[in-house]
Amino acid sequence: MSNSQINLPKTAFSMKANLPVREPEILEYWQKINLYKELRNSSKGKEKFVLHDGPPYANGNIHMGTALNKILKDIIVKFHQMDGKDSIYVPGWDCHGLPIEWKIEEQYKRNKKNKNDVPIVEFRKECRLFAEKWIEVHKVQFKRLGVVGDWENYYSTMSFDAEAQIVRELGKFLKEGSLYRGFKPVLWSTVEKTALADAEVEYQDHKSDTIYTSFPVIKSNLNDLVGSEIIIWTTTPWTIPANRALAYNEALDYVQLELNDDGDFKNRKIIIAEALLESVINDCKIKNYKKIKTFKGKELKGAICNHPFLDLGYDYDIPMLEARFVTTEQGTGIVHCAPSHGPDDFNLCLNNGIKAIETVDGDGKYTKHVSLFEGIHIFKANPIVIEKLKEQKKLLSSGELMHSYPHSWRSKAPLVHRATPQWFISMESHNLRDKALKAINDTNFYPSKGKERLKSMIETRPDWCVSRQRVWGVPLPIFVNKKTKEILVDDEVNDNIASIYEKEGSDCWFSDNPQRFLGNKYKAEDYEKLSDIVEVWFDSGSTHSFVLEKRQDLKWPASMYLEGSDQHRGWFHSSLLESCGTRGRAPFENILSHGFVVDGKGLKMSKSLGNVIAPEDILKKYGADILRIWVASSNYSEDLRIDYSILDQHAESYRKIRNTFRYLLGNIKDNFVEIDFEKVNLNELPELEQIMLHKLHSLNVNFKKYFKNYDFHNLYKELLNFCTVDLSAFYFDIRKDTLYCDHADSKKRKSTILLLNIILNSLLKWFAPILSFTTEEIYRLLFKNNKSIHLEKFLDFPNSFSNEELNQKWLELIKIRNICNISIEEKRANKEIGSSLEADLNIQLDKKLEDITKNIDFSELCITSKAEISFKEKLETSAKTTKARGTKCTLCWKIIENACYRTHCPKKT
RNA sequence: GGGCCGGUAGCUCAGUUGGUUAGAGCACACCCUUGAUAAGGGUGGGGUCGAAAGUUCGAGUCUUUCUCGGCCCA
Repeated sequence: MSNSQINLPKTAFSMKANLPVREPEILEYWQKINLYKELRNSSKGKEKFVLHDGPPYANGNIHMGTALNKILKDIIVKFHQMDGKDSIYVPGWDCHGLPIEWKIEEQYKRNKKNKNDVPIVEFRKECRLFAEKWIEVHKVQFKRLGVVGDWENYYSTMSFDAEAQIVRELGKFLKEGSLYRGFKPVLWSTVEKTALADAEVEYQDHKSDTIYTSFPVIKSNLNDLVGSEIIIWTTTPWTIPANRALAYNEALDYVQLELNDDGDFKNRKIIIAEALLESVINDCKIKNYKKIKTFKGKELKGAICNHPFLDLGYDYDIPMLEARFVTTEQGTGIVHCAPSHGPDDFNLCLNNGIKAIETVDGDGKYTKHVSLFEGIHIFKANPIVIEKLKEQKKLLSSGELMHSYPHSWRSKAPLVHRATPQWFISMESHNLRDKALKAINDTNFYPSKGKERLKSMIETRPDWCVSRQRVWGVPLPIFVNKKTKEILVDDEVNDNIASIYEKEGSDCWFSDNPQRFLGNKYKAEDYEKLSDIVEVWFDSGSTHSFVLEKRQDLKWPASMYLEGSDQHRGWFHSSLLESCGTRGRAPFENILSHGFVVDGKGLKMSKSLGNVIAPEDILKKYGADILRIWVASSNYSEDLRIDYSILDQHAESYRKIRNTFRYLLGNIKDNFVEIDFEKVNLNELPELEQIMLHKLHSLNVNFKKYFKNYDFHNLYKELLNFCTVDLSAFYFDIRKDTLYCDHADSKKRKSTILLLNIILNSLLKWFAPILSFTTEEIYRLLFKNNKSIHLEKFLDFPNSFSNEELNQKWLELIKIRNICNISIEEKRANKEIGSSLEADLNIQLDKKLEDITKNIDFSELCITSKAEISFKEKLETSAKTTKARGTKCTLCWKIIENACYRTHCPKKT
């Protein structure tokens, strides 16, 4: 019997996907038709959905995290587009900053070139070229993922208009008065007279002077402590004159001792951590002492001490502050804090209202703020400090220590933490903190836990330091009056600087005569021009102003910001502060944050573990659609696991989906007919088709619900289950008989074809945002005149498709079907039958089920040759299978005793 | 070290305000099919819900401690 008499599926849609080859062809096609432009034209005037791109740093190849981020953005943008919006995505890049500067310096190092011999402007040009190069690389890599956006008109933080706008934004803070000059310790080389970044620091052994010195307690909740002395240990005696506080840890136990050795400390009481008692005793060579009492660290709360140099004029209070960074590794368990000379000290003091001041100048000499020591170089000060402490009878012990200490990689000189002039945006002066907290409340967070995370950071963060002592960035547009030390605040000057940058970029700040920026109103010789640059978080925090606000095609605020959860402290944070400071509200309506990509075991990817997977490897082996499935199917609110076995499984699912499409296409012979849902006459359809319409309708309800919550992993799972459970193993399997064997004119077959068209259309659209390439491949096969699946909208299913009563009935029928399958399987295991078509079913049902099974052919439902039902009262459903009697119809393969019912069946003739 | 978040079958995920024997798909095993064929169908096995203790008539779900992992901070 030839197959010519039956209708077998036929399609040009191949089973093998070959995505690594096919996808680049589709990319070329999108390029050719200019898909982005087509999208914009097709949705002109529609409500806008603007997903504002958090700019990746233009440096190095993309990794899994970046790929995840971009694909997730693309999926969301495509969903909104197909949902009927004008959904716009403009990619951008973050370009300024130390990592690029450092890369260029590395090149210099390799070529034995000295950075200091190169003019700043020249150096900055190299940084710019470097960033430009990586933007181009990223562009290709992002496009390959299937991400659709305005790649031709991307934004960057180093474009001239961006640099100009950043100046204008700073001008707003300057004018308002919330931008102020303060001091903050940075790693400083007194030889090069410059700040150093962490990356420029080399750790080498260094011999330091060490001292144990004492701070008399003058106030304490524990009365017994007053009159005792807090002992601290330090390797930088020269910072003692800058001491403003002492730090303790409330979790530690402390001990009060009375010393009885002869000498300065005879009969004096000291306080140290109990855990360090032995080490202090040894170090200070204490022989006779008495333990008076021990107490908890929290008892030190609120205590006040005197400075050891009290009698030399250091007559301010030294508060004791609680700090977690205090440990029992070394020292005494109480740490001396000089806010001008250590980051921990600085932060702790800042949080307690003690600001850093300029205690040491750029050359390393004490300033006038340090009485007794003004003009002395800090590296020569240790012996003097030790001498004075001894003189004041505050020196318990002194010595030397070899330890690892930071040095400049260039000059090899030892470094110090030195409070330098910095520019801050106040969190309080103009209620920035309150504004930001309110803005957080007005924002939706996906997942919701992001809200608390951002909120708690804003609640506790100190003022925002926006200055950096580097060269690759937007120069801080500030002039300070040489005589009055007042900051020049004048819109005209600020506008002038901005418009100059707009035309030629900000390099000129470093090369041109300052008079050019000041205009005619002020004299350059009266002002000091700052040489700091703006910290890069201010750059990226301002993107909303030069992208969303400036571009006609976008809108402000953005509909959504979407980044990794680390950006709660990064871009979400800086954008929020910048925008609240300048515009009083957040630049976003929604925030979506995703977790980090980890390996199959949940460990972070690292070279040393050898568990790194690059997007490039996945694209080569599987293709972008598989990677997109991985994104869609993973729960982004937690960390996302990936390894090759996980990808293999998604590739399997992809095959299932692809074959579902292939079955649909094959049976309609690649001839798609658009069905007008309103005109479908439900009553004329068999119940099986009606129930499938109901399933489509209810799936669409869930689809919309999931999409609304950006709950893609459940959405994808539901789509996949529909393909496997409802289509492949149910509808398709049952309807094979009709599709292959019924006459083309038969009503039943036509109904099936109608359904296949509807299902195909539905699946294409549901899957399009995720399987961007595969759905396009199918779309182009079906439509010669339409341009792209991505220009389509989601379908609307009429409520008439929904039929809950029928659904309930069919849930029962499927239960019966499952019982039949078990019965068939028993006979199959016995080798009595093979194919289900060899089975004859005898189904016994409770009488209550008579109604719902009245018009049901169980031989069709269970794909057997015969099925009979009998009813009894109070009966549990059961089925008995026997081997069907008769001969196999050569056409429909059913085993039938008399003749096949099909009119064209050869047995009939 | 601190703050926050998380740990349910081999994998990706469900699991409502505490309430029957913890579910789905995939993977796996076995069988069938050879008219979706490097496809398709059926059946089945598989879980101390990270660990322990507690609250409760009852805990995957609430509390505490521990452990492992991630992010941020130090």
